[in-house]
Amino acid sequence: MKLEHKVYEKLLQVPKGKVTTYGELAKAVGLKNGQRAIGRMMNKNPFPVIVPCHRVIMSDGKVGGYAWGEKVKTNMLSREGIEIKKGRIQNADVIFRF
DNA sequence: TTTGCGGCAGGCC
DNA sequence: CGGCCTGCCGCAA
Repeated sequence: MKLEHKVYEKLLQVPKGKVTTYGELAKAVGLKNGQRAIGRMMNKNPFPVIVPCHRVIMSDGKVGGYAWGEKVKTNMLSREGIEIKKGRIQNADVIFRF
């Protein structure tokens, strides 16, 4: 099982309306400081529609980047009921922890 | 608040 | 086969 696949599975555990962070995801698969690696995996995500890579944000609450554009990412999150202001998550209680 | 450097899997050379 | 480069971050200064 490749690491990236483990990451995708973890990501699938995140329920609609919730999000997680690159750091949490990294630890969840056994990496301590692999946040950037996680981001790269998401960017090269072979299943962009199956894997909700838009539900992953930065630890400081900012939405972060997105292969299809941050605007798209922000819209999708809004559609799921997540409040975003200036690319920043408003209520931290929507953050899902493993 | 902004800037810079660290750490990591994958893919390319 | 080994090493270099990239990329949706994180955190300390």
